[in-house]
Amino acid sequence: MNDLNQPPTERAPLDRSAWIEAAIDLIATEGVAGLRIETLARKLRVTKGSFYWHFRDRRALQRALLEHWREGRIRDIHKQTRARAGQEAEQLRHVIDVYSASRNRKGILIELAIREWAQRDPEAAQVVAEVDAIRLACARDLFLALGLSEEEATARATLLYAYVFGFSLMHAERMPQEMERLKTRIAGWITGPAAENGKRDDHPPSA
Amino acid sequence: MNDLNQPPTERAPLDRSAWIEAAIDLIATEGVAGLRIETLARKLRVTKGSFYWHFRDRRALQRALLEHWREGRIRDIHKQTRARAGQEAEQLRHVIDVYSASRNRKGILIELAIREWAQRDPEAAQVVAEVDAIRLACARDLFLALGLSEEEATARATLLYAYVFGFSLMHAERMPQEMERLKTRIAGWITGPAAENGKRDDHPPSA
DNA sequence: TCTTCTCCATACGATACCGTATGGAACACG
DNA sequence: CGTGTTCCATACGGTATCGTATGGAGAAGA
Repeated sequence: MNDLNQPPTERAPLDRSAWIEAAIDLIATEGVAGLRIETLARKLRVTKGSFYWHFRDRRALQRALLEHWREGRIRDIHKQTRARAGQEAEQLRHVIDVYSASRNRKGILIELAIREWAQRDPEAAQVVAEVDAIRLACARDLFLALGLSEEEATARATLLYAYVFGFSLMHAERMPQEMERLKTRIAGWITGPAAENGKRDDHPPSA
Repeated sequence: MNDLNQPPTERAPLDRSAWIEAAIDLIATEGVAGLRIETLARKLRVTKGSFYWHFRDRRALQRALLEHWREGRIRDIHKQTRARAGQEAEQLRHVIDVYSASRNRKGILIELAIREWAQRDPEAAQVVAEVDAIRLACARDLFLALGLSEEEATARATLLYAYVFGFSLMHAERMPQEMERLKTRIAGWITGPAAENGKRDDHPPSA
C-alpha cells in the first residue's frame, strides 16, 4: 500500500528488473566493459549487498541483460514491421528511419555495445544471431509483399539491415540537411528503386 | 652488428612500434577496454618498466595506436581503390570483397573495436571521422568515374561503405555458399545495377 | 511477541591494474 | 677504465573491482 507516498529519503526495494534497466543504461554510456557491479550499485544508491542478493554473480546479470535485450528487440521489430497491406514500401522506409542513429541514439549505442561484445562472447553472439534472424525475416517479408522473389527479398533485407547499422558506425561530418537528402535517396533506393519513380535511374541526371 | 644471431634466450630491445603492434593485436581479441599495460607487457615478455620508458602513460599508447591505425587505413584504401581506367566497377567489387569480414577477420575486429571506442572517446571519433571521409571520397571517385552524378556517387559510396561494415556486425547463420551468392548479388547491385547485366533487374526471376 | 523472510549494509580477502621511483645491466664512447 | 645512454626489472602506494561472509532493519505472520 506504500507505493511512492514516502518522503524522498525513502526508496522502494529494488528487484532484478531495476538492476537490468540500470545495466542497460550503463552499457549505453560506458560499453559492456563498463558494466561494473559497484558502479551500478552507486547509481542505484545501494551497495553490492543488494546486487548479490538478486543475482548470483556478474555473469548472471549479463545473461539477464541479454535476455531482456533480445525480447525487447523482437517485440520492437514486429511492431515496426507490422504493415497495412499496400503500405509495405512506406513501412520499410519507416523502419530505416526508426533505427537510424539520429532518431534513436541510445538504442544504437546499446546495439553497438552488444554487437562488439558479441565479437568475443559466444552467448552474446547467440542472442545477436537470433535477433538478426528475426529482423531479417521481418524485413524480407515486407519485400516479399512487394512482389519480389525470395532471393531478391532476402538480398534487399540484408542490404537494408547492414546499411542501417553500418551507417550508425560511421562518423560522417556533413551538413544535416545534406545528410537527410542523402539518406532519403539511399532509403528510397534500398526499399525499391523500381517502384520509386517508375523508370530506371541508372542514367545520372548529369547535373 | 648483433642483429638476431644470439641464442633464442636473448631478445632485441623493444621500441614504440613493437608496443603499438602488440596493442593492435590485443584490441582485436579483447577490445579497446582490454588494452592493459601489464597485459601487454606479459605478452611482450617484459615488465611495465619498459612500457613507461617508451610511453608517458596509457593514453599516449592509445593516441599512438590511433595514429598508426589511421595511417594504415589511409594507405590501404588508396591502394585498394587505385583503379585502372575502365575497371572501376570491378575495383568496387574488389573493395567490398577485401573489406568483408570473411576475408579480413582481424582487420574487421580492430575496426569494430575502434569504432565502438569512438562512440565515447572524442579523439578516437576524430580519427574515425577522418578515415571515413577519405574512404568515402575514394569510393565516390570510383563511382564518378563510372559516370554517375555527384549526388548519386556520394549516395552509392555511402551505401557501399555502410553496407560493408554493417554486414560485419551481423551474425547471420547461413550456409556459406548461399551467403556468397547473396553477397555477390548485393555487391553487384551496389556497384551498378545499371551496368550489371544491361537490363533492369526489378522483375524478379520468379524462380 | 517471536519468528521468518526479504532486502540491504558492512567488512573482508584477493586480484588486477595504474603510475612512480629507483636501481641495474648492457653497450657505446672517449 | 670511467661515464653516459638505453632499456628494462623491481618495489611501492593507491584505486577499483570481484565475490563472500555475516549482521541487521523492517515487514509479515503465527
